[in-house]
Amino acid sequence: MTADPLGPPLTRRATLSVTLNDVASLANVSPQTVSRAIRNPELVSERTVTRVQWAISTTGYVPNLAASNLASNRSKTIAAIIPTISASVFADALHGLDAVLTPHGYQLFIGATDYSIDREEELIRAFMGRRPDGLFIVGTKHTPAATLLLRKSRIPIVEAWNWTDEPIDNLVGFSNSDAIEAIVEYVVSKGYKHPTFAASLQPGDSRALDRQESFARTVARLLPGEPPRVVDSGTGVIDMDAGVRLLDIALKRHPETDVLMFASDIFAAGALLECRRRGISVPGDLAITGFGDFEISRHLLPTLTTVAVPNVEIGTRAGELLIARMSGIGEESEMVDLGFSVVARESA
Amino acid sequence: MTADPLGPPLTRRATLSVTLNDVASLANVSPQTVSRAIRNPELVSERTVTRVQWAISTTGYVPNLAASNLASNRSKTIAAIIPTISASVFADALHGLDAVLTPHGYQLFIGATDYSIDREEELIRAFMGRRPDGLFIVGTKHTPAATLLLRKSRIPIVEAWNWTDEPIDNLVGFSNSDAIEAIVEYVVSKGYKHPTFAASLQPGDSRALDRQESFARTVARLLPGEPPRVVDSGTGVIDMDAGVRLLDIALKRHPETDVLMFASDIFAAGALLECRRRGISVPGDLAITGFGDFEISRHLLPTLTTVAVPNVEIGTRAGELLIARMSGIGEESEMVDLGFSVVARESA
DNA sequence: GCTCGAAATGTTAGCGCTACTGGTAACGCT
DNA sequence: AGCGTTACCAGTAGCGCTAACATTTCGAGC
Repeated sequence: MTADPLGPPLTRRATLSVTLNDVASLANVSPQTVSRAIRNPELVSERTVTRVQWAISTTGYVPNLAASNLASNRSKTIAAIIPTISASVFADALHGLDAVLTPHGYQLFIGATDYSIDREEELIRAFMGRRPDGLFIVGTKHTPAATLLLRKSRIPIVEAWNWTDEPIDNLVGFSNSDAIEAIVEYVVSKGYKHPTFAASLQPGDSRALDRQESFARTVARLLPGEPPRVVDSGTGVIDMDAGVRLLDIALKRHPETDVLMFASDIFAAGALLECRRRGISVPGDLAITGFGDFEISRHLLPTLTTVAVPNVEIGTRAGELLIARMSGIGEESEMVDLGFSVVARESA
Repeated sequence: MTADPLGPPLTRRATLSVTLNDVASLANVSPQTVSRAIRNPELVSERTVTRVQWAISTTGYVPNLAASNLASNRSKTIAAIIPTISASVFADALHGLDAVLTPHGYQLFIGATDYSIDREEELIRAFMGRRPDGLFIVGTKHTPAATLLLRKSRIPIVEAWNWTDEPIDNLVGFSNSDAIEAIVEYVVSKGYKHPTFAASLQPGDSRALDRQESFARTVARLLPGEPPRVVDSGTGVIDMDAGVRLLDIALKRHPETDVLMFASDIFAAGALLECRRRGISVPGDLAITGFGDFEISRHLLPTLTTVAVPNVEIGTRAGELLIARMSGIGEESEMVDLGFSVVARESA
């Protein structure tokens, strides 16, 4: 028996949900017209748009963007790759990015590398499978394979935060080295002679490395003969506990320190509060500086001298660049230096 | 002339990128075998897998997940809807969620509602178009239309943070009202008689409202005759400046206050630092409590009495629930109460 | 009424992938 | 030899949508 007595073969399992065709037949128009009524209503007569909208709401239709993506080759999606979600600086940047993209109908895919460029490469690979229309990525140091993937991708890319002279495409950021240089210059101008830099260097965090090297260079230039004192908690964790630990190490190893310069306000805040607890007067016995100008810094007692960095603006500028490129307005890669500013307060 | 002298009509613009078919013909197997070699290598002979992998890397093939999604009706995507990205509590939860999902190959779509349930509905609608395999959403209060969309979605959903007796599907959180009740009980047990609650109530933030109502109930129960003093900065912004403002209002309007109970550690930290600046002794002149047990709270001087809340764990538990449901293990909706704990420190 | 061009709508053919079905080679068993 | 079983692979038919082209409708102008 080759004939099939059981009727037509089972079709594959469909999604069971309302499709464009259902809407079209209810509205008595072609599927194409429904598609147009949704995406370019100005091309469709008002009467038809109304009828289609009625059909959409009575059926509860929700367009399947995967199908749209496949057919149109545009995903209305932006991939964002950051070191970690739970660091406020990156969260702020994402917030800025999201605020710019949302009105244009773009949605954000977010991935965290945990400061590993290998993990970053994996993420890029996975994200490319979703065919984003644009990509935002923190940092300019990638694996060779990742760089290649990005170059070949033919989508607009914004590298953010770090400065470099050879971005893959667009760049939005500021110079970490210049920022450190500026605050070292500031403390030296205030008469401090024995600065110590305190950071938590984690393999892969090139921004932290930049800052440390810049510190050494600037000290060598401004305070000849002075050794470039650096303390490092080594774990890569950025929290107040680490700040306390760094304070301990610095006091023990470099008791001559007159200004302790932290690579993050978080460290500085932890250390400053600990100083008060121990009765170390700030800036009398020891001056302290931070980096980032977090909100806490202007509330601390004494208020914290630090460097303000344009977190949110990095996100918004990046978003604007992406939007411009995706709508075909800008063609050229841009490099945007958003700068920084030394915020002189009481702690140094 | 109806015949076309220009040769075959232009075909639609293809993606120009390497497809499964290219890989298949290079490896001399069928497209289906390539697909299997990627997703279920154990079904394919070792020799073939090797050949396919070679073909993939020489062509630089990156699978198009939109096509995969369309064909398989699974997106390997989770939608996460939170009030705002730049609040550390939600960032922590996302971090936990991401950590659980990544190893299973799921990617996170993130959207911020800015505490508006109308914006939330829009977001849900937009996200449903991507056909996520699961959804994580902060809060249990939604618009009727949003609730309907979620119920009809036929994907596992986790509502988080708030407690409710009627979740849409799964629930992971703790009771805000119980937490406030507990810390009010704590301060009353410590002998304080005139508590004032300080919050920043923003329309739509039902969690804040829960806390405030719970405060009033508990005061009425434990301190009969005592009015439920509440101050509200009204802006909805949660930062240290707002904490200072709340302190001002409370001191002016309710000078009899002996313990000022803030709805967030952020407020409490701002107020506590301001007290020291003004020479108000804490807890001598005024006791202070917070909510959230942020890192700063144990570093402040005096350390802050507060309520610890399981931010990261909310994310991880939600992720585990989603994974279980998506792999078809669990069928039942679950309600997970992660609890909280009063952290007694020096400030009250 | 007729022509003509613009506006509105319809038709066709995929986008790149996977579910499903079925086929073939290799091997063991009676 | 004949049969069934297992392991592997190929062919086919879409998933739901949109690009590209084709066709119809309609109003303006003569």
